[in-house]
Amino acid sequence: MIEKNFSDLYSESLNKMSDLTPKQRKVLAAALELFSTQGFDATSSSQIAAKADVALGSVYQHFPNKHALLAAVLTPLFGSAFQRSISEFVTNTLSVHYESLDSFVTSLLSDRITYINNNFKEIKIMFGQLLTNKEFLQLLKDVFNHELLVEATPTIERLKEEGKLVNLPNDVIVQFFLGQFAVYFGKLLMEIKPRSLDEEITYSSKLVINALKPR
Amino acid sequence: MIEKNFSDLYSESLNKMSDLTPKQRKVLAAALELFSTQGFDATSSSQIAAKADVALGSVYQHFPNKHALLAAVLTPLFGSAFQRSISEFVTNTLSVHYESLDSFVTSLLSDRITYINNNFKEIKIMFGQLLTNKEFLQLLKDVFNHELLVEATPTIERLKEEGKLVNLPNDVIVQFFLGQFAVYFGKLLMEIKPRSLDEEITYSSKLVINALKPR
Amino acid sequence: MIEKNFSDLYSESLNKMSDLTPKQRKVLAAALELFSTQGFDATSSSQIAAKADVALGSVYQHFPNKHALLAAVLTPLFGSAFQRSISEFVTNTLSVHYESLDSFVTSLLSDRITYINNNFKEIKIMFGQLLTNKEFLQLLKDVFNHELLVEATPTIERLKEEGKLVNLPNDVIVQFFLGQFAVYFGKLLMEIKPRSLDEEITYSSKLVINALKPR
Amino acid sequence: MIEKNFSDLYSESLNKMSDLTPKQRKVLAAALELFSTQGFDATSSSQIAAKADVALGSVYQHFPNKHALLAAVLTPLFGSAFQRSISEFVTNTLSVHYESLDSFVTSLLSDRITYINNNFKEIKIMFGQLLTNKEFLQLLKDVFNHELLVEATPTIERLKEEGKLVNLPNDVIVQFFLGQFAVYFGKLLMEIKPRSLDEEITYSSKLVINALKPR
DNA sequence: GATGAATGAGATTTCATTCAT
DNA sequence: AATGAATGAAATCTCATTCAT
Repeated sequence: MIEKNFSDLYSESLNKMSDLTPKQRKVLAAALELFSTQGFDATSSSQIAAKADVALGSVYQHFPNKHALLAAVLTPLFGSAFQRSISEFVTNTLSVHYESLDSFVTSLLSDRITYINNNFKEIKIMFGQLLTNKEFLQLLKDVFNHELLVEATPTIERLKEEGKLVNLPNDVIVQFFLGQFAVYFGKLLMEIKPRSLDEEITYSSKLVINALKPR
Repeated sequence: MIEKNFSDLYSESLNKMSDLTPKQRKVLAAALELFSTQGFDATSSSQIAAKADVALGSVYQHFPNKHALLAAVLTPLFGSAFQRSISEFVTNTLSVHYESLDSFVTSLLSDRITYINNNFKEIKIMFGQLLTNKEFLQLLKDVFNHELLVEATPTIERLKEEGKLVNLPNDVIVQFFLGQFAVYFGKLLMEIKPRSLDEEITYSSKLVINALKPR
Repeated sequence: MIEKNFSDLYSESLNKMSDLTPKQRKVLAAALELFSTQGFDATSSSQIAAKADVALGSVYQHFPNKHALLAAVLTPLFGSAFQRSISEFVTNTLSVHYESLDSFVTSLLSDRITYINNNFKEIKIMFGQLLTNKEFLQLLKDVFNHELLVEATPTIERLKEEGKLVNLPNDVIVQFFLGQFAVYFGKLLMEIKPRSLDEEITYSSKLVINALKPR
Repeated sequence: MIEKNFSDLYSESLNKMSDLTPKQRKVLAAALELFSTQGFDATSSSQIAAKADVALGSVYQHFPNKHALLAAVLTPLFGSAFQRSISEFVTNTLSVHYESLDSFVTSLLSDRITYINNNFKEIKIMFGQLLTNKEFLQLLKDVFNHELLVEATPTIERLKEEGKLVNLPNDVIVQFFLGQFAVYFGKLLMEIKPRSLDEEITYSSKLVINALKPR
């Protein structure tokens, strides 16, 4: 359970991210590595200190407790990378007037699969939290409803009107995309990656385009 | 980390499952509930004892340690339900000579989505383990490679030959299905379930059939 | 710590020794074995039950608790074997009018070394108790003072008067003998037994006779 | 049973002995006292903490577990005092060219009886372990064979050649000495100490010299 | 800021003993 | 008498967190 809510911890940690000493950066890196391989609960402060090659007390110098460290580790996910990149993506990529469904799907999959690739450890940690932490769940639901769905709706609607997109409920379509990301995440998790990133995107695009193209 | 390998624990627990006392069943039920809501690491033996309304020592009467309890809790998943049901499914459902892609897809989705529905707690626990436990990972990889892929291949090949299935690598097709299950699991996890099970299956089927039908 | 004093436990157990079922005998044998190899504290009731191939509850059927079991195991030492055999020994062997020091020493060493040989496990257990249990200590002190010393004194005095025994304090002489037994016990404990029992006695006798013969 | 072998624990603890905090020294002192009076198994971590006037967790701060604490407590025995003092003794005392058997025996007994006197608690603890711990047994056997026997042999042989020592096997002679130490240890254990240390040595010397002097 | 010894609450596990069958 | 599930007190050990240096 988290005592202080995650959002508060998160904004506090954002502020602190700027003035981190080299030791603190090593602590963060160690925490990221250990949380992602062992899980948050199974990782002890002393393990983090050892991996960071730092005294135990130093772990608590900038981060008041383990949950603050978790928040800091997930900051790139929710801060710079996740939320920001989503709205960036929505404006830069999603909102561009795609002529064809093909280019829309391919650029979307390409963008997100790259994102998953670059933030795999953080996503893994977040998933672990998602399973048991109601607050995280709500956070993600909000992102899904208010960011993803809302921002994606205009493009989806337009493509539907132009007859370029199958006529299914918007949330079904969005979730269908999420399913592709889940597949890719699952493959990274299972350490099955026989194909190149390009091939992954190509195959996935083919299936998605096929699925979404009206007959 | 797990000291004894899970497979051993699992087969031991299978034997014990048959002759469990009522108290031990209560322990198992409590563990299932708590592991699924709080996570394995975050659940203490005394919480389990309290929830099961049993003395602390009784938790350890039939299960030598917490990991054995985890194994016992996941027994229905790997035992009767998971592996058995998969091969049952493969023989009963998958291997039947489907005339059309439609019936193939619909019955498969219907079957697995029902399964996810009925075993949600267990799957959630297992998913949590999957993130940090190499052994579980290997277990699932084996199931994927030896059970799913191998058993599904003949049907997929036949449908391809008959021109009823898009010509993509078999593993890509299988993973595409898994993506649909991931979507459904994610919706349960997020507690988003605005539609009926039938509607879910209908929408999902439409997308999958569209995706897999050759043009 | 022992709640009830050992002497009481011991006399109670003596009574029970007569009407033991076969299972109880197996329990006693298992306890003897385990206490002597692992120590009393390090041996659990369930280990005893397992070794005796008996249900856990059966361990407590005749022996109200672990200490009673200890008392029962040591009964042959204090009961039939130890105290009785000592006074037997004293009357039969020690009190006989030995003509020479030689025959006195040899028969005494022979008798006691055989006794140590036959009761090694029990003696080992008793030693373990001796180190930490004041009551045992007192028991042995009493045996030493009242049995050994008192009973041995007449013979020792007589041999001294006859000029066959060195003129040292009686307790020093008795303790000197005990040192020989300690050596033999130590050799059994260390699992050094390159020589036959006869050789052991012969060498020991030579040294002792030499030591005790007046010059 | 000991998981890690004692020798490793011992060398690890030797390193740690140098930089111990005052609290840790109190822990060691408390452990020594309690192990020697109650036995290792019968002493709990919390008893040690209480006696050392230290928090329970502090017991485990420098000693990972109870066995490491046992090793640390016995360090003076095997380290500075035991092994070192034995070879010191052998070079300083034993190897000196004794003219007479008398001076040889007296200095040897005097040296070792003083040693037993000064390290009684530690020896008592070690003896307790000896009864049930194979590793300790081996350790002592090695000391007996490689240190004692080997180092004592030249002096014994010389005294034999010079006709100053009875012609019995070397190991028998060494063991005979050990028997005297056993007597003295036993007297300390039994809390029988009516005589002064000097008297003890005198009486013991008389017997030993008598025993070993050729006729 | 960095350190690491100290703390004590709490987690896991063990085990002697009881008791209903 | 025999069984073994159940109990709960207590043991060992862990670990987040504090704080003096």
